[in-house]
Amino acid sequence: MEKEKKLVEAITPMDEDFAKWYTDVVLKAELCDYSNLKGFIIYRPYGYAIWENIQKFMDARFKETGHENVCMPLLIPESLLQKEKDHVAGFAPEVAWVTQGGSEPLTERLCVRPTSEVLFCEHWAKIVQSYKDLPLLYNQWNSVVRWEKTTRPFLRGAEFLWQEGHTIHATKEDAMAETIQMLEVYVETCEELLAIPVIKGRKTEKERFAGAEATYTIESLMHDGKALQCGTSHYFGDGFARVFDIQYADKEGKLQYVHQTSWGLSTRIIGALVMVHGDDSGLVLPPRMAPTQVVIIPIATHKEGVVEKATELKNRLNKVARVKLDVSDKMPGWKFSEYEMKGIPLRIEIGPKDIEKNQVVLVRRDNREKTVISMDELEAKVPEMLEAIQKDLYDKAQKLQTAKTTSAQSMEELRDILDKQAGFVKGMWCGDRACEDKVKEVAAASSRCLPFDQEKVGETCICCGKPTETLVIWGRAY
RNA sequence: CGGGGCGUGGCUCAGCUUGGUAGAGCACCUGGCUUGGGACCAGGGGGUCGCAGGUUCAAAUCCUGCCGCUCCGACCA
Repeated sequence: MEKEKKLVEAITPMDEDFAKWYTDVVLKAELCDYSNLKGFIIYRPYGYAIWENIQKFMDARFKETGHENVCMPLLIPESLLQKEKDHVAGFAPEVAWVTQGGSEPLTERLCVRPTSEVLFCEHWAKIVQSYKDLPLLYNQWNSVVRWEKTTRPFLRGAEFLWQEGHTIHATKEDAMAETIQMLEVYVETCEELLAIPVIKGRKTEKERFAGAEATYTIESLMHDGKALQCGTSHYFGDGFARVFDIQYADKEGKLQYVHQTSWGLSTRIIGALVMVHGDDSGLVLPPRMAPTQVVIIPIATHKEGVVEKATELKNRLNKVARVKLDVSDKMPGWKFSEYEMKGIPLRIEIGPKDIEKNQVVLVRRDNREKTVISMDELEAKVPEMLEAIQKDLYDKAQKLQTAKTTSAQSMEELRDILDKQAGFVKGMWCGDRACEDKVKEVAAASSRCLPFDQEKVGETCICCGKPTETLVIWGRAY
């Protein structure tokens, strides 16, 4: 370890500079690269493969729950965007505009979609007639543009990849059930696939989506104690339906407005993945979503039989895992570091000594634990160990979250806690926007959510001292 | 959008103060040798010095503007 001096393009240690560490990891693990336009990143093959695995998992669940994929236009006429005033007010500051087509100025500006609510609304108004047409359960995989001032790879880009689900329902109850159902799909994606424990809750009025009646969120905690919103699901009521006149005839033939939802999860989750599981050697990927789960490193490739044996192992393992064999003439130590940087969950070393003893060496990425097993038990042990890593990563993240979750009785206490150690802080809140603003001002913390699992950590609002029953999770967020 | 730092082969940087033939290490290519935590030897290729103007006989170096990255604040997925 110590001789990784100047020869090695080292990653900045987390404790030294977390932000630098993050940037080093995403670049050196080859997840992305900067383009020559601020805020627009290049998703490199490895980074995109991660996104594809997340897509695959979620898309299957969207289909299982009855959703259909569609594709809406990239550009939105200004007049259309401006129909819903809360919505446009929320997005206006970060919209990119197209003002010219070819060499001719346009008569109306076109907005590059920051999200597609209005496009869906306009379309639905045309096609919905009867209660028999409902519900419509749509999703689209695309990218959106929001002209952000401060950008960071994955965490905040001017353009980012995501999915946006949009649905309309006959009743309020159906729409609300959909909102929660899709939030649960996000929970499953984070916890089952990505091994990221999350807290489910509702956003305060201040934090909710522009134009929504209610926004639900899942929040996770990064290694530096900052919170990150992993996905949101919105209930719109019939607000947009009234503006866009989306009506259907019910069984009695009476016209009714539809009830609407939307929900999104973006490539920002890749940032979460990096910051939840990564360490000073680089990325650490949960096996279930890792593009490559096992890398085989042959030792002394020039010796007879080594490459052949390694290839044989790869062919056998192909049936139970996603495997890569590296026969390049790089030094073994170089390969170890390289694949650790890329977070590949399990490494297999196979050299002349192992072949002699009919064994292989397995090394876990998450804890570097070495295990020597007989070659005969390869197909049995490898998937077992991958699942163990998956579980351990989740448990470790859960432990960190628990350790960094505290509670406060006052704004001052909240501030002192966060100044000392960032994390989730539970604190009671009266429900008043003014108090939320004050907390932001005094403690530099935002309300992450009103968790579904409510509890009483105090009797009174941490700001104004009024008696209250409502618990908020506070934190400093990305 | 305000404040700081930075921009020179693919990467990390030196050179800039005091203008005068573009450098090093790593990476890359060829050959040899080596392989259980980022080897070694020999030979080789590669740079409009972020972009655009200006000053000058002469600009990586001085001046102006712009672009980008990054960190810290305000705004947001």
